Amino acid sequence: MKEKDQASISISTQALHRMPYYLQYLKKLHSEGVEIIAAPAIAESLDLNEVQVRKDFAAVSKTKGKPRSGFSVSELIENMEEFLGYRNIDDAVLIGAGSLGKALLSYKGFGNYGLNIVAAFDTDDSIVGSDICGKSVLPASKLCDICRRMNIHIAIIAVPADQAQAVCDQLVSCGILGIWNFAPVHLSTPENILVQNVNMAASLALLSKHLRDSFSKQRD
Amino acid sequence: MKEKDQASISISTQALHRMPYYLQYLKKLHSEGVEIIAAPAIAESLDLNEVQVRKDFAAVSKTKGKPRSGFSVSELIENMEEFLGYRNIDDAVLIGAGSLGKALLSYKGFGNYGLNIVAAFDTDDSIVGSDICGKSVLPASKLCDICRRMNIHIAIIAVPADQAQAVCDQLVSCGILGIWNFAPVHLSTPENILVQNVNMAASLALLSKHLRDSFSKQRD
DNA sequence: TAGATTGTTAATCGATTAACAATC
DNA sequence: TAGATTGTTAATCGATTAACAATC
Repeated sequence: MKEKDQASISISTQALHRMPYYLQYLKKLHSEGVEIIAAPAIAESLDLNEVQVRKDFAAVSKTKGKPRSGFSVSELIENMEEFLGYRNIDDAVLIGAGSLGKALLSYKGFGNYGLNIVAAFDTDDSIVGSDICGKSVLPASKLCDICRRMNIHIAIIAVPADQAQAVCDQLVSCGILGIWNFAPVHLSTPENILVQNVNMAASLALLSKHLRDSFSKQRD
Repeated sequence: MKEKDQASISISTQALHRMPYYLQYLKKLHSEGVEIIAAPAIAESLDLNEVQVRKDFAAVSKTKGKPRSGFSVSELIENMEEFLGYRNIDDAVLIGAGSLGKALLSYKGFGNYGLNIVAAFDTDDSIVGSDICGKSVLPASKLCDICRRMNIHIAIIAVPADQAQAVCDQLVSCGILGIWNFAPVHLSTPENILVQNVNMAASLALLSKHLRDSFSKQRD
């Protein structure tokens, strides 16, 4: 209805998912001292279409490319990080400090993506009170209190499937708005809650299916 | 050119990714004793479109639904598992037994998806020779030997970014055809090699971006 | 200048949703 | 039978790719 402002130039979901890969690659170039890069070169390196690369850049970057030379690597990085929100930190809580939970806690890279896991929560008394990579494991009873007090809106569910819905309901009641769900169940939530499901086993299984299919195709 | 056989009824990438979720839900229904389910009910439960559900089922299932009642839960499960290849086991190797590698090794669920991690490989002498959840951690020098002897075609890369390409090259030379890559770098491979990239931090960051965006939208 | 690269408009491709006849 | 559900064809929506004028 009103004229388009910067934020409303829509970007496709798929393009959004490509951004972290661009960023990864651009940072590598930057560390190697490359200052200017052309879309066709990036497309070649990342196995993408060059027009797609240019369109993706146009969607997130305020600074334009220069005909004959290309884009400024550092400006692209800056614009992309700004766009993706890597420049201001979001806090999150983790529920379930099993092996997956531990792996997530010990992952050092979240900071680069503007994320910080504040603490983990678990019901197992044998690990409650301990520290994992500098993050404390707190009793589940403190979950709501912490979320509210620290104004946290993102939670990671890494509990067994049969506990996930109950944890989810509790999180919603504590003001959590976005949930990264590793439990293999569909969570029922109010409309305004964002749930992103991750199923590692399924993702690996799809790779193996692709492989089998392309194999049998070759035999035709 | 020739008439379409069963295998060539193409299925969309997106539909393929929905399959594990259907399967998850159908199995839950099955365990609760539900024998017949209608597409609209599934769509409602999983927040999907009912026509989409029917189309997805048609793409993978030999048995049709019955007007007025719906689909047989157990037949759907059977057909889907068959289609996804969960009924014959694929072996895989894991490279890098750090915290992520350990979490993957300790995950018990891969078997349900037709997958088996045969062994882990690492260069760190302090963990080589140990066992993690019943899987041995072997020295990297044995990688090629094992892959060839056991005829393994799938590998999981869970090593630091700066080692990933070297590991990848080695894997390709050992006959690996599909790679599940957790290292935050783009891997260069020959055309016939399938690489599936997983970037956990990026995926969480996108959730947080969505959240911020939908928040600022509400304020308009 | 000539030529490589840019940004944008149009065409194509793919996936979802709507419409509707067929069925139990 | 009436009505809910099915499967399929057509319409819509969204994303990618091709074509091309503008630029340095």
